[in-house]
Amino acid sequence: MPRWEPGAPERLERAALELFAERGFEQTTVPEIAERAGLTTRSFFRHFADKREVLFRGMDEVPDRVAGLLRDAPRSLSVVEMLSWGIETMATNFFDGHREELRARRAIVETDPGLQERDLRKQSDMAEAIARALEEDGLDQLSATVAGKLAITISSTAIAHWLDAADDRPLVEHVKDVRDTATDLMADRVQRRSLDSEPATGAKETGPAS
Amino acid sequence: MPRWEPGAPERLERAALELFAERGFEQTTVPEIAERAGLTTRSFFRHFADKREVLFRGMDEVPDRVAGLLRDAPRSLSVVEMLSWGIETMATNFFDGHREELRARRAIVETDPGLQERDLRKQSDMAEAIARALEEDGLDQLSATVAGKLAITISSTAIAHWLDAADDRPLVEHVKDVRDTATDLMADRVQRRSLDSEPATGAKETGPAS
DNA sequence: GTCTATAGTGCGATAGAC
DNA sequence: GTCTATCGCACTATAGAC
Repeated sequence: MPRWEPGAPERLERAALELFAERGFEQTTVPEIAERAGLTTRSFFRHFADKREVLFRGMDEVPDRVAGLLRDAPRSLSVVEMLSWGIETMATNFFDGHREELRARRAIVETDPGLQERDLRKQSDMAEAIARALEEDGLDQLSATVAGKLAITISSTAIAHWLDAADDRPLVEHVKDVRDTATDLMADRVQRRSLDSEPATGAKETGPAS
Repeated sequence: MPRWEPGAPERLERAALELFAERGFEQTTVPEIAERAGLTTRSFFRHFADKREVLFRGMDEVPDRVAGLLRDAPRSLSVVEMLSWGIETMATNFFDGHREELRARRAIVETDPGLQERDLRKQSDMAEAIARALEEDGLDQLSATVAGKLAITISSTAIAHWLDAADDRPLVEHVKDVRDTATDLMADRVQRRSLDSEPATGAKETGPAS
């Protein structure tokens, strides 16, 4: 029989999410979170490097897992195919079915600039991990770096639209929209002033539901 | 005759840069910065929202200025052309000739995760400003968002390589390299395992010097 | 300009699991 | 005995309130 209740990080996260939702991120103190979780302030900081990290529990492993995923990808795929494959795998394994939790989490993140910064760093770390995996795969350093950032641009934009959407289009559909949009842009197929004529080209953010 | 020496923000920035270089960012306290600048701690926080901001002095205006720049761009340009034009304008007006200062600043930013987060937020704000300018220009919201992020991906990657480079290739050349790399990637022209055959395609990070 | 709350760190003590 | 997770306390610096 353990001396303490197990699952301290989970309890701290739960308590923090509740309190942040009740009175806001900066109106909540770490001692309050710790108390609700049945722990002390000192223990909070043993599990989380700082107050912000409690909103990103478990996300530290994600970059490595994604990198591993990419290393296991079929070797015949092009870079775009492989990244699309990786994003779709992430979408079905980590995002589908958790839209409400993710919305709640994002609602909190949006209230605080410091949390947004932390979120951006997680995205940047992910881009780096992807880039390193591609480099190990033989891609030159510049292409790998750009590909990592493009992958994050596409997936984060798709996730944002998926969370905003009123309908139930799956995340993967949003990913396709954003990838097409990026492709058209980089291929220089998008003219400005699309109000004057046709809506430019390719993807719109609210395409036909399928 | 002024009651105090003018240019308080500049003096604070200078003092901070000196101290950060001497003993590191986190080993330097705000009172120390203020003292070297001949001011009080309170005055430091009247000019800078927090300790990190002193490394980004004057960058708050940049997004608006860039957005204005884009609104003045020739209306005949495509989105990519306009963004390239904007990035080139920024390169010549804000970056060329300041490489050593920028290197020193970046060296400090790289030592501290908090500073990196702040840097990422500045980039994100810039992407948002570009997106809004493009939207005002009639581009749909999704394309504008993606275009803003692509512009930041290209310019920030180019700046990083420009700062790393041992030679004196102008920033604009690096921008071209990165843009070509991104174009090739999104056009799906990049195969993996380029070690086995030719170095994939298009741009390399160290192309011929002109 | 002073005063204070809160974040975050360092260190020693504790006690169950093994 | 060692390892690990906790507590508790003292302490500093940031940042905001007054």
